[in-house]
Amino acid sequence: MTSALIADLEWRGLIAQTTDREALLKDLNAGPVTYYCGYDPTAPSLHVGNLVVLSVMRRFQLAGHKPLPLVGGATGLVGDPSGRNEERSLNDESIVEEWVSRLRNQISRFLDFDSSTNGAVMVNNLDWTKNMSALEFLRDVGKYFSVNQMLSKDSVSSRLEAGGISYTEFSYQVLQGYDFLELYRRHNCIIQLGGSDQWGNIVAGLDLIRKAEQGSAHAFTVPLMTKSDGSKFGKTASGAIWLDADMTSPYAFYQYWLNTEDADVPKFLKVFSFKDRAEIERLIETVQTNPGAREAHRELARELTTLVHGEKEALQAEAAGKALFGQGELSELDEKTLEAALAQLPRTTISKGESFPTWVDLLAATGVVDSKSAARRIVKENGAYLNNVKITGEEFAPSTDDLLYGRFLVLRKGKRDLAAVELI
RNA sequence: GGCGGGUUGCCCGAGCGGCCAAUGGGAGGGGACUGUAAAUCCCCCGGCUCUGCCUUCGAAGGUUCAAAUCCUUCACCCGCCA
Repeated sequence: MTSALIADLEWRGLIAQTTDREALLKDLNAGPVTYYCGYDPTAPSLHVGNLVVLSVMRRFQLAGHKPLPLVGGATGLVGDPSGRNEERSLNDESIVEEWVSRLRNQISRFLDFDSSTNGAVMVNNLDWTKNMSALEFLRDVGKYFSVNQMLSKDSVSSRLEAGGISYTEFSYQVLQGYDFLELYRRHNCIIQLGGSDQWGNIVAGLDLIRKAEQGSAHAFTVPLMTKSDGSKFGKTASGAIWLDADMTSPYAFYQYWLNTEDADVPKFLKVFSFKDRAEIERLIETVQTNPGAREAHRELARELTTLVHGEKEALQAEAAGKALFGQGELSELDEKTLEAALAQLPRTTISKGESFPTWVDLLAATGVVDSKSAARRIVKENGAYLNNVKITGEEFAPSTDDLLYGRFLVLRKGKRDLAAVELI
């Protein structure tokens, strides 16, 4: 028995592990099923690392199944020990609440909530845990869990070796297991998706469903994304690439994908792109036949930026990149294009009438570098540009003549790090 | 509870009274080569009002002309014994 969805996911390298594959296929082929995937509010935004599972969630929905995206209003208060070698510090309830609502918006972009047949339903595990008493929890849920099994979970045993784990985090798998049971009861949800590090937590839910309801459900995990050079996917020097436009601008987001190493492009296309197999294979070929054009990189960047930030933002990000990296003179850009491009960059302002600060001070003010020393170093090392023209001398300061359209300056550090200055 | 070892810059890790803003590696940054790629090579890599000054070596005190280095107390980690 086969399923087009599973076959496609397999080809894309998106299946790390599943429970009984035959049973899973049988259920998927029998008609639309309900599945869920949870996100804990551990930060104000999701990041590109979360994109892998988010896109798989989307693929399941496109195949006709019904998604229950879950935000961990409760689990976020407790802290998942998976993949961590030390205890998390607890976040304030009000902060977690705020993060929950942000996550909700971000997740929403990937799913269709309006379909009458398989529209997504957002759930929050705080809804069924908030009013539960500790005694209820211990008697109704805890009783089904064997400490022996809990201890053998990777997330727990590795922590025991690494120095210990609190009772709070130890209990995490019980909470997540209970989520699955609750969704099984309320929505007949029978599949949980997650990253491969979630296997133990997902299985905890399957066991609970079996014991409490004599029901059967499935676990589906997605591989951890890696890069060919061994560095961590989704991180840059300046930190994670966030999905929140205020934390990572659409321009920076677009640039992140555009700068993907050639070696990673085929994998990224398969994992992230919703184009069909033939088109992806064609794009992969262009990386071989005409690498300089970077057509595949552009497609990847455009598609993902559109998905995460919307078409308008994506087009702007793309246009900004083209404008700022173009061979032509910056002054040849029309004012509107320039303004739109600069709006996406880290920026600082200077007031009319004030004397111009030095290039070093301006760059430091945009936040592109951490200190003035760093900015000075850039000048010393010949990586400092004003309006795409190299400048020398730490004391160099722009003048009125350098202003584009009387109000803009474009600072560049090195080959591709841009920042904007506006006179106001 | 006892004995011993440890805590150094983003990470790992040398230093064990002055020559220490502190060896080395990794990460990161700039340059060259390119394609806003990778690999490679060269350079840089605490901060500042920058030929000098200021702040760092778990925390707080102390000894000394001088401490990351010695002493005291505290915190945390890791071994061995109970």
